[in-house]
Amino acid sequence: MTVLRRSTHRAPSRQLEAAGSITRARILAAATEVFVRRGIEAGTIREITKAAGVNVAAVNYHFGSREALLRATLAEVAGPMNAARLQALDQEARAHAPHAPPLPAIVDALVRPLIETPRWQDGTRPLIRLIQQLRALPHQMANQLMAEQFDAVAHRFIAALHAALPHLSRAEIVWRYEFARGAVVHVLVDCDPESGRLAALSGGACRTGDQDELLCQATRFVAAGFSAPGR
Amino acid sequence: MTVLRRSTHRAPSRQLEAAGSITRARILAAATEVFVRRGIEAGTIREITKAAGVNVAAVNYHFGSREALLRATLAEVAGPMNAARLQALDQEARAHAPHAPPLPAIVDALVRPLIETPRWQDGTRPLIRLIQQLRALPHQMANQLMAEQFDAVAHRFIAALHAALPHLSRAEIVWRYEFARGAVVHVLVDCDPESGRLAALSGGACRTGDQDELLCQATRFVAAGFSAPGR
DNA sequence: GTCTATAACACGATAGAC
DNA sequence: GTCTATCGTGTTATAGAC
Repeated sequence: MTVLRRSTHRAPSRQLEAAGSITRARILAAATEVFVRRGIEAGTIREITKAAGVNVAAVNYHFGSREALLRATLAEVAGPMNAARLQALDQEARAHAPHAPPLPAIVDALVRPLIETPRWQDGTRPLIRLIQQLRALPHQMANQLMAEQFDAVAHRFIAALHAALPHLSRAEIVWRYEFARGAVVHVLVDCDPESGRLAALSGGACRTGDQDELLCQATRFVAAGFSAPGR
Repeated sequence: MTVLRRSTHRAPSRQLEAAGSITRARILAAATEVFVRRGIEAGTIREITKAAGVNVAAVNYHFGSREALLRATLAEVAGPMNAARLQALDQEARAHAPHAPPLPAIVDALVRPLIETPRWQDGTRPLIRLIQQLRALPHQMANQLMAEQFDAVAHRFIAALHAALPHLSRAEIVWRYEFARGAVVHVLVDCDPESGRLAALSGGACRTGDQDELLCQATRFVAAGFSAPGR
């Protein structure tokens, strides 16, 4: 709840975002844990500060509000993954210059960093859980947070895909880009120990903990989808 | 929030689930509206009863608890869609007997009812929004609600797909079944007016309100993914 | 069956001492 | 920078009148 609650927060009067504080770092780590395990809406400032071993008032002192803390949490988790994607795409572009990178290289640059995003000991990928939750929340704020983190990368990849598949219209590229993202994120959620859906449906036949298997299955499905005939 | 809140509900002592009540029906309709627009966690009993024009206490009288109301809401929205899927699959099975239905027929039976699920005037598909939210909630209850509604259908379709694609292992069928579901649900969320992400990414080039276009794009991507070479 | 009123509790944010 | 205490507001669920 209460992401939506009419905030009574007026104007953050102290120095916010001073990234040096040890307390700040502890809050950020605890917030990731709580938002993932308990849910973005259900996780409370009180839980977070308790898990971080700091005072209840510290969140508002260091971040200004619960929403600003959520934004910082997402940036910390999604930033490195998107940077890895862009770096991989750039590398492929250099390797194939002056030609455009071929489809399999682009798909790998898009999918691999998502699958190889850090996992906790139990196999949970915190980034995946945050993405899934933010996409489901019917708040404009959630859409905005996602756009802040992912739009730049999306446009880069759509351009690269358009160059690799020039026979498809831009609209068809975008359709398939989102089909591809959905397929991979959905299955990563299913692979999460919290869900276990893929293991349940397959009677344990899908090795959901095997990253190589997952990457192999995902790239094959996605590349085939992109390679479907156009209109 | 408070789906998780430790409930103090003891034992529903009056007749629950007596489906005849007019009040009950009004609550159910209002609950769908509120859970979709405001979110499953954020939507409160007070909002629902206010929208339904009934008393606050009526939810606990007719359903027993907030969670039971959510279960009834999902069943009402997801039930007809899954029935349509099974009916379509049965029809294809009869049409192709004694052979197994071919891949395109199965994909159509799987995807079309999801896309043609009822929409509100603004284009929102309530079922899609409920699915997306339930998949994101980190509660065991949410997983259970999804399994109750979708597991039977999943097993039917996986069996049909296995018959149509006998060169693939059962594990590979399940991987691709979930890739397919994820691709379609993800894009349907993007087509929702609340999100608008597909329209934004494509600069308006994707006609997200055109059901025929959506079905065409989805079945092409999904069928190609299933047709990818096996291991 | 439907209402009002309330119990019992949780929340985010902040004032103000240290 | 960190604490305690508190304000104002929200929640589910239920007791008891009608």
